[in-house]
This record gives sequence, structure tokens and C-alpha cells, in this order.
Amino acid sequence: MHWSKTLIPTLRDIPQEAEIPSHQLMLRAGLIRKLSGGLYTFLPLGLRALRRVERIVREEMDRAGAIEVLMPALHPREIWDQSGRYEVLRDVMFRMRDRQDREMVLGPTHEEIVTDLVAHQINSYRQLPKTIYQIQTKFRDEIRPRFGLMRAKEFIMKDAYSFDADWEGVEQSYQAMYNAYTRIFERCGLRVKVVEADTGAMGGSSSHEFMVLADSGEDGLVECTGCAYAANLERAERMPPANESKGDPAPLCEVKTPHRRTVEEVAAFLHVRPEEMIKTLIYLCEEQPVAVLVPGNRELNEHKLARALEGRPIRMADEETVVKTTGAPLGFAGPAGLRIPVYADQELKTLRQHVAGANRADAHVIHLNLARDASVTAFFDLATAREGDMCPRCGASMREKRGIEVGHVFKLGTKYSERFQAQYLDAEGRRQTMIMGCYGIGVTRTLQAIIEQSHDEQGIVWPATVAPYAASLLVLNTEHAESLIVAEQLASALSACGLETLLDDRDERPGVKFKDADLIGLPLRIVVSERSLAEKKVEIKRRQEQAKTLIPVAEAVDYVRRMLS
RNA sequence: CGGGGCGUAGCGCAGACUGGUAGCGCGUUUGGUUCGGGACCAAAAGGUCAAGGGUUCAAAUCCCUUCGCCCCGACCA
Repeated sequence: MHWSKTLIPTLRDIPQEAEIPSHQLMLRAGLIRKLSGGLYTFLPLGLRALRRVERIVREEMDRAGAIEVLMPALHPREIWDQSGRYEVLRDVMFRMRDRQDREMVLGPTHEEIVTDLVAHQINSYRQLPKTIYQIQTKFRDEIRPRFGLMRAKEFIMKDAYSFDADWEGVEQSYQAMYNAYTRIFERCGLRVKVVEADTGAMGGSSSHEFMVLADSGEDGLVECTGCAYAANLERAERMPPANESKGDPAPLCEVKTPHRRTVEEVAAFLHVRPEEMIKTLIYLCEEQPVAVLVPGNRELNEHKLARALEGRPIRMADEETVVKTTGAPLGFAGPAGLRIPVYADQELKTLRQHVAGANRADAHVIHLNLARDASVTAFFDLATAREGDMCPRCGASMREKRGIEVGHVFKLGTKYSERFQAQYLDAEGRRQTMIMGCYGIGVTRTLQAIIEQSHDEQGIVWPATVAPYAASLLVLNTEHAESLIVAEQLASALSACGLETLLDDRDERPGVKFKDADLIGLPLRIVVSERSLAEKKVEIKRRQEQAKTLIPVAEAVDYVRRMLS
């Protein structure tokens, strides 16, 4: 491709709308342009890179035995009512009516559609297992679109769904996708960390996320320094510290703490450490108040609470409920004397005495012994894990990191197959419900994650596997006829070997071409100039290295092929 | 949805406090000189100053409302 014939609008300045490197570079290198918040046009260079990622995804899905289909992006409302997810996802779905005044939505995901399809088309155990996938645009009315393609209202996703006759089969289907994902991200040149994950709105029994480690990542995770354990913070467990054995606490004692409400205020006022305090949170579980206790220096993890309460709906209590339940204004709740269920973080067993709210205005209690002075319904791991916590598997210290979620695999179970009656007849002629798994890759997000993980001061550094072109061919002086001829010949010779190049034939000064070549970051740069041609040579350089090599023109094609193989 | 920041030429920004002819750099067009790391000279085009309303003799500038974009948060009493 000739630069002058395509559309690669590079930018010298950083657009003020972009915050993180990958977003800045996608705009500066002319890969994408914004239409409005969370909506982007792919320009030729960005589209080519996207297609290469898609191709890797497709090849690996096919290799894993998955079947490609293409489902509609526009869905009638009824199918979402059928699964009961219309209400769950209504705020995230773009909703509209057709001319018959029929309610429609743009699909944020496709469990409903694919399960309906399979329910009608597959009837026998002989047809199972099946994994069906598509690469398609998804629509989500995100609360806050962010960072260019990272979180957009419209994005390309590879979504796959497996249907199995039994749980052993699901295990195999899941593992096949897991392995395919590992290969996909490896081929994309990404270093990913696989973490245990929360299943969230999707439901199901277990799941793993594929995370690209990056400071700009939206997800927090911990990884063990001693073993392979790693988990999303929404999920991450921790081993409680050893119990403190000695000392019976003095009797419970109420002290005045006028206007001190927060942990920090009370701790400073009473000269105790925050971890000696108990943070008491009032929640509504199925609209009934419950108390949740975590150490004063800890954050409650609502995902963990929800799991501990077996998925019953929870939400934080409003001020009125808190006052009614505790008999005190906000900031003075404590476990002693509460007559509602009390769920406590396991770490609170560590200390024999604590400081907590007294359920009375402007007062806290000291020498609180949970076993003696309160009735705890149950202990769970409820606090959010963090740097330095002990690994739940091996007890070693854990590190906290941030990551970009590029892939997610779930074992779904029968949640959807039951609703849509996705059933088959087994060998004995009995009707059985299929067991499902679902597997997603954010293709557009993966593309940006590649740039986030592979760039330098000068611009993008494309891994050869996803680079939009194999090489930049710079004709330094387009007035020099021989340069142009040699460059054209090289371009077609390389093209004949399946290596597409970008020939910079613009009437620009060499500096501009060098800068732009670094910015768009193709793996190789081939410079054709009057100077090197005097020796019948061209200069070849890898993007990520400084070293340049002069190669005779006649050997250039072989040399490039070797460098890229 | 709450908080904060920002909207002035294609991009990056100044001008606003203290109201009075809308500017700078890059880019674009034309001509010339240049040609291995974002050249130089000359000329030119390009703006409803986000939108609407108000104050004023006069508004990019002061006031009000709305919209858009970006960031943080949306749970910790």
C-alpha cells in the first residue's frame, strides 16, 4: 500500500481527550477516530490490525473445534423476558421500538439467542458436544465509556457458547476454550495473567479472567508470590492471620466519642489502631436488616457478602433504616446488643478485644469481645483482599496488581438451557438438559491492550503477528527516480511472499517519515535512499531495536523474510 | 447518577480576572529554496469563540440554563 493513496492521519500532538498511552497512540497513529463518547471509526491502519487479531481468534476457535455463526445484533424484547434478564440488563441495553411498535434491544451479549437456537436445532446426544461462536459487534450503554476502545458503547466481541450432555463434557469444553485463549493471547504477543473471577450477572459456577497487566487496567487483582493462585479482587480470598491467644479482655465499657464517626476519627481520639476497631455496616438482605462487620482498616467486598448470603439480593441500608435498627445516628453502629443477623469477617477472630460503635449517639465501646459481648451469626471471608495479605492456598504473601480484562470463560451450568428448554434425548431416550459454558474475548479491547503493553516513547511497537503491515518502506526522496523504482520492486516482491508493506511515498522530509514510521510502529523499517543505493543497498531496522543494517538490494527480500519468520 | 476539569480554525493552545477590531504554533493551499530524524522564505485560505437566553452603547470575556468531551466516584456510616 502506498501511504499517499490510503488514509493515515497521524497527529504530532497528543489529543487532550486521551489519557492513557494506548488511547493516545491509537489516535496519534491514525488507527481510530472518535464519533462521540464510546463510539469510534476504525481507519485503514486500525482496521487492518483489528482484522489480524480477529483472524488469530478465528483460527484458534476453529482449531478448538468451535463452529462459527453470526447472530443478529437486534433482538425482540421477548427473548430477554424469557430468560428474565430484561430487568437485570435493561439499563445496559439500548432499547427501541420498530414501526410495528414492537420493543427491540441491541444485544449486549448472546446467551439467550444462542440457547434458543440450539434448543430448536439440537435434539440428540449424538449431536453433542457443540461449541458455537461468533465475532460480532456488541452494544452496551455503559455507565461510563472510557479510554477509547477499552470500554466503549459499541465494541467487537468474540463470544462462544458450549453445550454439553454432562459435567465431564463441560469440563472438557471449558478446558478447550481455556487453552485456545491462552494460545490466542500468546499469538497476539500479549503477556496475560489468568485469574479466578466472580461470575457476576452471567451466573454460573466458576470462571477465569484473562488479564493484561497494566497500571491503567480497570480491574484490581492479587497474585501469590509463592504459588500459582491469582484472583480478581472481586473474588480474591485470603488466609486469616493466626489468632491472638493471650489475655481475657476487661469488661465491656462505653466511652464518650462526641462527633467522632469515622474509623479514623475514633481511632485517633481513643489512641487505638484502626485494625483494632470494628466497622459495622448495616445492609438489607431481602429487605431485612443485617449487620456486617469488618476490621476497621478493611473494605467490605460486596461480592463476597453476596456469595456468603447465597446470592440473596443485598443492598446498603438507607440512613433511616440504620437509625431505626441501631438506635443511633450514622457512625455509631456496633455489634453489641444488635438483634439482627450479624455476619463478621473471619479476621475479627484474630483479636480478643475491639473498639466498636455503642449504638448510641456520640459513644463507642472498648474491650469488646465478639464471643462474649455480641452474637455473631456466622464468620466469612468478607473483606477485600489487598497487597500483603496471605494466600488462601499456601499462606505466602500476595501482591496487588491492575489488569485489563481481555477474556473471560465461565461454566454456566443450566441457567439458560432450562429457561429455553435446550434439551436432548440421551442414549436411553430420556430427556436431559444441556449444560453450558460461555466464553468471551473483547477483540477491540485486545487490540488496544496490545498497544498498551507494547509501545515506547516514539510510538507503537507492533508484535509482528498483529501488525497492520509487515514493514514500512521509506522512500526518503521521492524526486529520486531510482529510489522509487527500487522501493516499488521491493514492495511487490515482498507482497508476492505474503508480506504486505506500507510504502511511504509522500513528498515529505526524511525526518517526518522517520517520526511517522516510529509512531505507527511496524515491525521493520526499510529505508531506500540515494545514499544507500549508491552502494546498491537498502537499510533495514527492527522497530524495537536501534541497530540498522545495510543489505544489498538483491538480498533484501530474503533478509526481511528471515527477520520476520 | 454525584463530584471535578474542559469546550476559541483540522490538532495543540493563548486571550477571560480588568467587556471595546479574535490571536499564536503546527497542519492545509500557492510559489520558491531545501532533502537521512517533525526545514526555511513569501503569500493565502480557514472561526456562528459548544448552544440558547440575560446584563450592557458594546460580550469569547460578566450572569443563568442546556449540551458535549475527559477524569474520579458511585458502598463503608
